[in-house]
Amino acid sequence: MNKVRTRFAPSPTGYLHIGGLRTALYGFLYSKKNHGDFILRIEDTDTARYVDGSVQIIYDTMRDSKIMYDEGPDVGGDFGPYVQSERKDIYLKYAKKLVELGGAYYCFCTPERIASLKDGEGNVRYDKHCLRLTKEEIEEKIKSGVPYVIRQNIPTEGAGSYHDLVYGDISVDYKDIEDGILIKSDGMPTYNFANVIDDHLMGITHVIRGTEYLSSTPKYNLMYDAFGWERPTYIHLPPIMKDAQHKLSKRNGDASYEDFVKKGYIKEAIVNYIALLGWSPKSNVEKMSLSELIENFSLDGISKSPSIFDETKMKWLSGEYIKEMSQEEFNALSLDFLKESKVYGKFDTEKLLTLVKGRVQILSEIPEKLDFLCDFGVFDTALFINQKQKTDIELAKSVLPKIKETLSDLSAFDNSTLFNSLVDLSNQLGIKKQALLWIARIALTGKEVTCGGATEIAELLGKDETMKRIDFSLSLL
RNA sequence: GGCCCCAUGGUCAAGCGGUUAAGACACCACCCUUUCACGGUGGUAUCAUGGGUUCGAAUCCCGUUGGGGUCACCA
Repeated sequence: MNKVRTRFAPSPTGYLHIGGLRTALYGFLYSKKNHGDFILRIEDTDTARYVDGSVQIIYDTMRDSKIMYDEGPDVGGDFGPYVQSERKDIYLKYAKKLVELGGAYYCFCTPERIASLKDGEGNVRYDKHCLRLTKEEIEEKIKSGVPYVIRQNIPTEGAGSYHDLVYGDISVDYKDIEDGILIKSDGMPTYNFANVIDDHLMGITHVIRGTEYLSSTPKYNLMYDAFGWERPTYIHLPPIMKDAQHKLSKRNGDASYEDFVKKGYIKEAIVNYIALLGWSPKSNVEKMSLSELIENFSLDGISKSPSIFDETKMKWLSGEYIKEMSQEEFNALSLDFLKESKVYGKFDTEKLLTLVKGRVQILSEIPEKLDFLCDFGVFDTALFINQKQKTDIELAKSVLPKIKETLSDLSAFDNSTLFNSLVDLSNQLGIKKQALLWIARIALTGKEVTCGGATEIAELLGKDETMKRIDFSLSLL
C-alpha cells in the first residue's frame, strides 16, 4: 500500500475562506490519520484573478490554524515546484503527449466562431471542428503564428464512472461533457489539466475537494487512463452554506478564518467547529483538539448534504475553550481586547480578566461585559427592590450605612475578606446574605445585571472608590 | 433547461429493514448560586411528499417537490 498523500490546492484569489479551510483540514486530517503526507500546492494559473498577497495569507492562515503541510512552496519537498505558474513547461510537454495519444487536439477556432456556436439557452458547445485538421494543417498554422488552445478529446459515446468515497458510484455520459480547454492560448494550463498532471506527478493518492468537481471528474479520469496512470481515490466534500440556498463565500463577504480570529474566537474552536461541519465523530464528544480530531477522523462520518454554518454553535465551542484554558493563557489572549474597553487602565488588569473569564464566549465580548464599571452615575433606586431577596428601598437605606461602616474598618480589601465580613454583618443584622449582597451590589454599580458579585466588584473598585459609591448611592435614597 | 448530487427538529447531526428516532447548539422551565455567568435536572421540536417492495420502512426502489453543483481560454 502506497503512503497516503493528500493535497490542498487553493488559488491565490483573496482570503482563504472557511470552506477552503475545511477542505484543507480534512485533507490534513486524513493524511495524518493514515501517517501520510499533506501537501500544499498553489494553483495560480489564472493570472487575471491573482490577488497580490494572497499566497502569504494562505501560508499564514494554515500555520496559524495549525493545519500544517509537509510539502509546499515555502517549505520545499521532493515534488516541487509547488506553484503551478512555475510548472508551465511541464504542462505543455504533457499536453503535447496527450495530443499524440489522441486524448487532446489543437484548436485554432476564433472566439467569434465559438460564440456562434451558442444554443438557444446561450450555452456554447464546441463542435470538435478542429479535430478534423490534418497534421500538416496544424503545423502550418502553428508555424504562421495562429493562436491556439489545446482541447481535450472527449469520446462521443459511452460514460465515465468512478467510485467516490463519500458519494459512492458516479457516472456521467460523455455526450454531456464538452471538449474543454486544457492549455490556454497564453500557454498556461487550465485547472482541468493542471490538477491531473500535478496530482499524478506529486504522487497524490487521495484527491479531497469540493463537490463542484463531482461531475467533471470523469474527464480527469479519461486523462489518467490515456496516460496510463493510476487514478487517485476521490473524496468529494459537501459545501458549507450560509443559509439554505447560499454557499458561504468570500465573494459575499462572509467571514473568513481571520475575521473570526479578529472577533475573538479561540482558534482551536474555529478549527474544531469547521471539522464538525459535514463530518460527525463516532462518539458524542464534540470538543476535540487537533490531535483528537486526527485520531477520530474517518471518511464514513462525512455527510453528503450541505451544512449551514452556525456561528452560535461555534461561539459556544469557543466559550468551552475559554473555560478550559488557564487564567494566564486567557490573559495573554485577552489583553488586546481589554484595551478596547473604557475600563482599561482604570482598574487592575488581572482582576478584570479574572472576573470576565468564564463569562465570555469570544474575546470581543470583553469590553461590553466590563464597561459597566465605568458607567456609574445616577440610577433608578427602584433597583434596590428585589422581590425574591425581599429587599426594598427602606432596607437599603438602613443597611447601606452599616455596610459602609463594616467595609471602612477593613484593612484588607480582597474578595474573601469582603465576602466574609459582609456575611458576618448580615448575620448580625438578621437578614439573608443574599439580600445584603444585592443591596451592596446595586449601590456599587447601579446596574441590575453585572458581571461579578458585590464583593468581587468592591475589590476591583478598591476601598476609596467603594466608599465613594456607597455615599453617592446613599444620597440618592 | 440538460447532466450530476442531496433531502431526519430552528441549526449541526446519529441512524444502514424491527429503536420509546441518539447526542450537541439554540430555546423554555426548574434547581444551585452573591445579581449575571457557570453548573445540574427536565422539557418543546425532526424522518419533504406520493406510490411501491416487505410480515415490518427514516432506512430499499420509482415518481413528485424542494435544494445544491455543473454546463468559462475560473478554479
